[in-house]
Amino acid sequence: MKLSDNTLERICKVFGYLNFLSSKGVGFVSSLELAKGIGATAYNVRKDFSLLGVTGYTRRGYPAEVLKQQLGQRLNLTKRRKACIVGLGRLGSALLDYEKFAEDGFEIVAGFDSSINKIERLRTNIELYSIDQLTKVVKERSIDLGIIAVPAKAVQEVADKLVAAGIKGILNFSPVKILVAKNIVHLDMDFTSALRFVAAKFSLQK
Amino acid sequence: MKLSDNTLERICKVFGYLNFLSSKGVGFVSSLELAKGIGATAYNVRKDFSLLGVTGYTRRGYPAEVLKQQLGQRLNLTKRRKACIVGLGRLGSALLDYEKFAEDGFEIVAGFDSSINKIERLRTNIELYSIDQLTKVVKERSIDLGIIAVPAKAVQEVADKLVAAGIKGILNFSPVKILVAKNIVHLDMDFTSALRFVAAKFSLQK
DNA sequence: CCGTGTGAAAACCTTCACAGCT
DNA sequence: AGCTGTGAAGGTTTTCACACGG
Repeated sequence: MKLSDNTLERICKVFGYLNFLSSKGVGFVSSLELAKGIGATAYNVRKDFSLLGVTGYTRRGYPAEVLKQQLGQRLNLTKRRKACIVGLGRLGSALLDYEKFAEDGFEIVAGFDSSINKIERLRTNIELYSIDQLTKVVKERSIDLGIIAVPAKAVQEVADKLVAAGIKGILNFSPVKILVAKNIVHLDMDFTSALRFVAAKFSLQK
Repeated sequence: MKLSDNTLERICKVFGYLNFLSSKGVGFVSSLELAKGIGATAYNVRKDFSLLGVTGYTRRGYPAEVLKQQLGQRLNLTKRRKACIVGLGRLGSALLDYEKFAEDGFEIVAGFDSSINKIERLRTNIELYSIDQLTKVVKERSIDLGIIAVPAKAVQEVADKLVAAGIKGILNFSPVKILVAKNIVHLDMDFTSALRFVAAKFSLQK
């Protein structure tokens, strides 16, 4: 099954929104409500579901719990995934105990940093290692996902190490784009570019 | 001038890449190099420039410094912008001293939190306030941009306060989508959705 | 009646091809 | 020769319209 990035992104958001609705005990939900919840159109949501072969009920919408399961199954989101964080500066250590990851089936199982001092100072129940041990730990613990939060100059080296260790996906929080083999999924989350985008957009829109 | 979000996003990335090239003292840069630097195609970059009326030189490419200025001018990125951060938990306080913002012309001038204790404990040279003072401070200091890093249940309330105080753009780091008037530019950066996207994508792509 | 499911139309974006310049 | 600039082609995504079903 081939889905566009846009579709995938929307479905991921819908999944998150369903987690939220779950906690409120919602029974059925319409494509329009979902669309509002994620910032898309109802057409869009229905078309996405249609591509995935997920169906609802006329006049009532989609049963929230069942929908969540179906989407989770289609996108392999039911399986728990192990992730690690590389770079334990301010941002990296904030991510270390970002509770939302766990609620969503992502388990941060390791943190890496080049500074031993930093590792020793941090109090957490996640195991911390020197970056020299990255390859070994990622392999041994079969970690799927790598989260990069190191300074710009170290980013590419870290990405290479992660890939060599067999990581499958990377979330890159640095402002530098990484170069990896095409089969390694990666997403760059550059805060500065994002702020720039917001600033540029509002100054153009008048 | 109306630019698509895709174009705008690419140009913002190019701008960031030019900052990087600047530090290396690069003279001319080709559309292909820029494309590689941001993860796009050369056609794409050239078309974007064409839409902006930015031109280069045959056989040599674009003069890096001039290009940066031209793009900055077109997107109003030369002007320094004031921003504030609402929510000073782990993430918010990491963002408080994220140096990259400053390097790019964004000045974090204030931080807000509902907990007075937290404010008193933080050591920083950015002024910190109780969230009750948000409206007043944002107005008085003419802050353009708001960065939201509060817990999910407070997000919408904070967004509403920011908008009421006259903010123009919002960068939302919470996992909850915010609802604001159409003329307020906002971008949601949901870490969990991003991780989910990466995980889903690699498990589909085989 | 009201919301889904989906083929078809429209809008949008990217890629291509090639003319033009140095 | 080598890289830009851009109209046109090609491809993809979104929107629309409407049949269908409870």
